[in-house]
Amino acid sequence: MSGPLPFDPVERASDSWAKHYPDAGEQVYAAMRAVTSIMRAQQILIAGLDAALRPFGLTFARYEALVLLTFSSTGALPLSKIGERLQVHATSVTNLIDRLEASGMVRREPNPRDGRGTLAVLTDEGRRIADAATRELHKNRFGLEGLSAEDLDGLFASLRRLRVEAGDFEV
Amino acid sequence: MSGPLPFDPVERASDSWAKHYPDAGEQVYAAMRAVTSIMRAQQILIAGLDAALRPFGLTFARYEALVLLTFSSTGALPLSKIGERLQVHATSVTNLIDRLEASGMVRREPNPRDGRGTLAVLTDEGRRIADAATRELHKNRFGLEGLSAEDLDGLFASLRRLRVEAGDFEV
DNA sequence: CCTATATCAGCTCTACTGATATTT
DNA sequence: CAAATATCAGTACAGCTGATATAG
Repeated sequence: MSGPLPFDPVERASDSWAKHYPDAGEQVYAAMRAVTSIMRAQQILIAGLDAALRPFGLTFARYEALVLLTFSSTGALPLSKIGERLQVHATSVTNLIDRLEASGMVRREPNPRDGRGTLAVLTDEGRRIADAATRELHKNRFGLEGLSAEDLDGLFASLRRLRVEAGDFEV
Repeated sequence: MSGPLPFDPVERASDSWAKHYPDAGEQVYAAMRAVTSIMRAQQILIAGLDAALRPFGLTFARYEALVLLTFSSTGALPLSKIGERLQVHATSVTNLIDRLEASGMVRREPNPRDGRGTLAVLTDEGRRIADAATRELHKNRFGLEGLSAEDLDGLFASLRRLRVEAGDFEV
């Protein structure tokens, strides 16, 4: 593919924005830089994470669900709880658990406390793979090894405000 | 769907991480918080942007390509240049331009300077829609109206380092 | 001859809508 | 009965691989 550009494409776009929309204001240009940076960062990170997880038969989305199960005391969670914690739709949870079940990392069981519900239950194989995958992702800090502690904490703090405003959780 | 959680799911996950991987180190937990925050932020933002752009017959990806065209002096760019600037694969550019062409916002022309190449040429309708869509997105600063100037600049600066490390461009 | 441009077929994955059976 | 849980069918989209035709 083509090599690195000799300039920052986000900065270049910001300059064009200021030229074509001179009345928008600096806050709008700053927001444009931030939103395009977040989009590109997500793309870079997901590509790296999915590549690292492929040998384990996982994607990052499946890995997140699997790890959530390893963190529960019984290794089992209702599908509804998984969707709530990972902030994904019920249909997406069904899809994620379908795939984890197909690869033998999870099995479904009826929820004994709620006849409507289903539990995703971690298998021994699932726990083994989750641990191995986690050790692998720790090696380069999920793809963020190049960032300082200040960068990481700043990202978390700023994006936390965004998540609060979006209604993910209450302060 | 279900309402807001009474706690921050990212913070909760970070606590679980520290408990189950006590030897990983604070930098790893900070990276985990940052990476999951970026993933969730991207999901929140893209949902808001796509919803705002739907009335214009655009997705954010198509909008980015369209705006890039409005910023070029002639309203036309080789497809290769579009892919380079937006950091997307050649096949994705073909797909984006296919859709913009189908909705009459862009037309294809052979590149007079390179017989191998194709130009995406902005139509009058495309320029009109791009401007209207931009005015709409400016209203809430692309979904980031809740963040301060410091938040926005910090996000850009930190994620810029990530993009440099990924080889997007050279410093 | 090798490289670059663009397209095409085909695949994976996530996200979403709308409908449905079951249970609380 | 109304609400919650989970599933299913179907759609849209982005991202990628591998192959191909054309031209520099």
